[in-house]
Amino acid sequence: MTKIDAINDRILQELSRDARQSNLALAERVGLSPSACLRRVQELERAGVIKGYRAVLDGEKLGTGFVAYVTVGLNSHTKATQEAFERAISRAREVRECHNVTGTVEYLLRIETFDLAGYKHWHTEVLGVLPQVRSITTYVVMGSPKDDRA
Amino acid sequence: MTKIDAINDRILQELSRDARQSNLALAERVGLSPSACLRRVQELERAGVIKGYRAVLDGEKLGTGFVAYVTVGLNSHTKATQEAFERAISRAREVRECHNVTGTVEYLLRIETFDLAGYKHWHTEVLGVLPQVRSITTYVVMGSPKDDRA
DNA sequence: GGTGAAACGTAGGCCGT
DNA sequence: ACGGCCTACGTTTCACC
Repeated sequence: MTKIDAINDRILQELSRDARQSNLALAERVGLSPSACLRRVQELERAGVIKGYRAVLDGEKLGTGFVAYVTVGLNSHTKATQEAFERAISRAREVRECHNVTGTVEYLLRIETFDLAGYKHWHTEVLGVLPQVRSITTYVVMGSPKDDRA
Repeated sequence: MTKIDAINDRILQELSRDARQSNLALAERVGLSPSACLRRVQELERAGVIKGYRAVLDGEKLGTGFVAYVTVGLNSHTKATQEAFERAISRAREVRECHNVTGTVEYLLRIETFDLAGYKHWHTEVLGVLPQVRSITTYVVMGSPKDDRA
């Protein structure tokens, strides 16, 4: 397992902020020579600490202006029921995240669609037809005062 | 506003998948010369369609093995109350996302800590002391069968 | 949108600590 | 085992077509 010392911590912090900065700039920021810095980055990638690099897009400029979180309760807690639900949900493009949680419901989903009509369609035509679903509660996102992933 | 034609769509799709692939590889994938491709990427950045580039880290390898979603209800819906709450929440490192939602509660938060003890500390010492908070419901994440951001 | 060439960055061998 | 130096190679970037 790769050791996360102070320098690796700074590297990860910097790459989380801007994954496309050059290795030269990164090396200077963390106080290392370029080659030493590159070796550390490669080791972090190899070890799986860095899982990848992604562009962050502005959903509002791209037709995913509607965001909602939806809690879903199932009518059975068997493995088969959960797997069937997860399979169905994986196929839906609108579902960006699906978390299996403890509490009064089994799942918390993040849904992104073009608008409310798009959400309604997903809600009734996709989620509504799944036989495993017992309860649905929608929380429409009006704003995100803090979002470290955006 | 920048037009999202078929090629820009492919560019965004590719950069979402791997933000660090070379412009040469990207150009070939979208069927453009490197210079034309670079101009499009730069324009997408300038227009704010691409908001930035981030490394995706493996939380389990880094001491944020505990993830929970928390719904928070406030005891007043005034602007001042909301702003005070949002200011307090912004300062907390454990809060990775804060969404203002419709429904029976006002906020949905994503919390990441080292372990359950770390969560308990945040729950009682940070969230518990805010005077604006009326209700708290915790949904501990046991797994994420789908997470497009990870 | 494509071409070409200069500027720049990457990546890996090598040596010192 | 880890960091710094050097250099060949690849990539980015931009003026020009």
